[in-house]
Amino acid sequence: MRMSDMIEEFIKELFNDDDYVEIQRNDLAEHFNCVPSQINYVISTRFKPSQGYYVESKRGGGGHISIKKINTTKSNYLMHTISSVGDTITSQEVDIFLSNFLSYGVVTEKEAKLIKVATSDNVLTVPQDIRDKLRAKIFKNMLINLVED
Amino acid sequence: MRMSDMIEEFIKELFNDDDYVEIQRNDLAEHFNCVPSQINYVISTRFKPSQGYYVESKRGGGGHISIKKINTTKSNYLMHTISSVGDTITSQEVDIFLSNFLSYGVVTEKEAKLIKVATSDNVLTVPQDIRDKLRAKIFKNMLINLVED
DNA sequence: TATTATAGGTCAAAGAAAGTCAAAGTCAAC
DNA sequence: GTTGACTTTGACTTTCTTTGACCTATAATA
Repeated sequence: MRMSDMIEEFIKELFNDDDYVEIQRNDLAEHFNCVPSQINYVISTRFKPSQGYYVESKRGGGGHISIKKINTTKSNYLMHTISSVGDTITSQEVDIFLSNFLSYGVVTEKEAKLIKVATSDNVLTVPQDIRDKLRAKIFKNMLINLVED
Repeated sequence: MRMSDMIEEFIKELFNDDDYVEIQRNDLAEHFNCVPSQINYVISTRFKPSQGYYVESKRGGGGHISIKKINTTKSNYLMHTISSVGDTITSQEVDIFLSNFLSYGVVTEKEAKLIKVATSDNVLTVPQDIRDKLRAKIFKNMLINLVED
């Protein structure tokens, strides 16, 4: 078995019901008798956002690498919404989406407000015929931004 | 846990409902068994204005360091920006604002991203002559939304 | 007023992690 | 056997923290 696979497995076991782990790069490298950068390799190939993980780190004394499992159902939900929205959308439809998002906890209230504002009729002062198109664009792009995080 | 983190935590506990504390640098250093300048390090990295603190000190006999929580100038800062933005704004100008907001900690990275997306040229596919106007509207309205909180 | 003791301030060096990148190695598929 | 994708390794870089020598300001006191 490849060393990378063992390290990957080891880290995944660390999660152990939790959705968050913190590791020390050098310690882990020592544990596996490999160079520290091997840990970076494992993380960058096995713990990518596209694989459902969010990674942060801090250097210097007491530094560490933290890995968080991201809520994939949330991302899926948003992705699903994005692909279900067509070329146009009304303000009322946006409202319905947002209230669903809120009740499913996939966006925060602040985020919902920001989206509502950026897509409201008051703000989108352009001719009717392009307004709903523009709104759909803004809406979908903002949602894409909330995915994976 | 890093010594700096412990000192930071200790100081934050000192606040205890209040918005003002006074510490003795040498005493605190002795308490944590570290060099006095360590205290300066903690203060300069963890109690910056951008993190909502205002620090003053006095040397000599009876000297001290006082730290005050400043009631986030965040809203003021945003309000000021809103009123300084005219009827139009370019995407580059928005970027500059956002990077300032981030460095002053008045918006989170997520919020900044949402604003950036909603005001980007890619998304605002309307004729040039109204684009910058629309962008200004969206930008200012989103900021208004971040005020008060 | 001049001196001394008592604070706190500054800055750079040393230390402690983690990050990057490219060269070298492995191995399966063709 | 060559190719190409994936892995391993290590030299070098960047970031954050700790430490200590030296500096400055204020108060107390002679």
